[in-house]
Amino acid sequence: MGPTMPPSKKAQSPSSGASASQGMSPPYRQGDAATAASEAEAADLSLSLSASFSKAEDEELTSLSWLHESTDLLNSFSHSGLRSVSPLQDPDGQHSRSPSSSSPSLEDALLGDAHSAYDLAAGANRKPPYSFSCLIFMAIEDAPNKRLPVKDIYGWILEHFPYFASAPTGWKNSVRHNLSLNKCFKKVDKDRSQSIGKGSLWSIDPEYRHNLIQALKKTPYHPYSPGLATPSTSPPTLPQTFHHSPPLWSGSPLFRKNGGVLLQVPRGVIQNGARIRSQALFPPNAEPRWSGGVQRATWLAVTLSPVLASYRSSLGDYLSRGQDSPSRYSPPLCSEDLQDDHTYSTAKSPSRLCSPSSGMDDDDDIIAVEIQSDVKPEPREIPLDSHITSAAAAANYISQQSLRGQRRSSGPGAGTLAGSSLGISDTLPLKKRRAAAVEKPPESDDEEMKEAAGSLLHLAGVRACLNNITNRTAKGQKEQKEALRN
DNA sequence: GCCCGCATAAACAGAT
DNA sequence: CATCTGTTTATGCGGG
Repeated sequence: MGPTMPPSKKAQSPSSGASASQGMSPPYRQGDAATAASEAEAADLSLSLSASFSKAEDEELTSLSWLHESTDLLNSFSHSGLRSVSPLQDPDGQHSRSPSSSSPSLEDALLGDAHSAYDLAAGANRKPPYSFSCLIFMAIEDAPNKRLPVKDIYGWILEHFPYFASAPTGWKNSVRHNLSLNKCFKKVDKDRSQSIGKGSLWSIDPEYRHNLIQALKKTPYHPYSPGLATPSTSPPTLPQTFHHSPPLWSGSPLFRKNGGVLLQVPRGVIQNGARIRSQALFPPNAEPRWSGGVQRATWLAVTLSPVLASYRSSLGDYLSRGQDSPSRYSPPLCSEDLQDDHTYSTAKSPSRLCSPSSGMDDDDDIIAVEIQSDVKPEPREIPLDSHITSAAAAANYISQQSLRGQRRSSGPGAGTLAGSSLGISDTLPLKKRRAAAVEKPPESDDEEMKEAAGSLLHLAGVRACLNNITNRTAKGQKEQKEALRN
């Protein structure tokens, strides 16, 4: 870590422009020559994914294998001709660029910009959006034996979040505090043949692993959120302090080394992706209001792959349940409030970021967030083609099916790591809480369904966005011609 | 205003 | 003895 880190993947990409490093929000358009091709390929994306899902299921591929599958798909998708344009405008609508300037490909955007996006988030002097619980969880999950001494947990955090290198040392206290207080973590008897010095090894309590995953799911991955992005007063330089992949990004070493463990719960990552500032969902009109600049491609990179995973299951459910066909889908609202940079708890509630859909509980809200596709303060309708319609219909159907059976307890829910989420009072002494800890209620099928639905809606949003890219491109070209005429 | 989740600080004890 | 580790308590903040 530190300034001697190798350049990010993006920097190695020849065609990746300065978009990511500038923290801007480049609208994406299709290359002139590739417009038709990209449109066609985009239209086939969901079908390809479906085939991949079927294959994955047929062959009982591991989640890691499926990650490779989806990665290939993404690569193909990124070659479909969709190209990201350089930012036409900065968040203030100034510094217009010529559309004919060198445009980084979507692939670059997907792979490189996402990388750099995370560089911005984690490499800069910004607190990571993850809670300590999540950080510890990721650290332990990243360990070969799924257990780490506290010292190595420190090391992992430092390695992946250089912010802490310069942060006050209190964070280590917080780590220890979390390890002790959070029953999701438990000490493991040291292997006598292993001398690790002081202390014990820490591992994830399988009983509560789900809780941690839920917590991760509720953590927004929004590297370009205004709260995380480089302050506007800072020069738009690419931070060089971080070269690792985001832990929740599908290309992360965490995933690779971990055998795709976290991908076994891909919907969580989906929600993370969705909780990139919702503007990340290809704002159709891309009003330059996102001061931090949310890279659409970043959203894709961190979202689309896991979306595929969940889409796989969603599709099966959908196909087995039939469909109805709403012709339009109105994305929910989203507020513009910035992420508070003060704490790690940036994702306490999705409703803080986006207007909740009426009558929806927390999990429903997640779905609502996932289908964010616009930053406009007013609802807008996005025309959907048949693909999107089907996907959205499926998702809506699944979601409604879930809602019928899930009108029970709301509240903090699964993301809560403290004992209260399990009905164990936090006010009890730790030991008592641990003693009183009861088995975690199994995850309901309804929740699975709802989250799958959310993923499907998300995918529908992708398609919608792709369509809007097309529209936007056409519009931009038209405007460009007019400008030339004048 | 209360509760919850989280971060942070601090005190303290035990282990190395 | 110093440092590290682990536990516990207290406090503050933001949000529901």
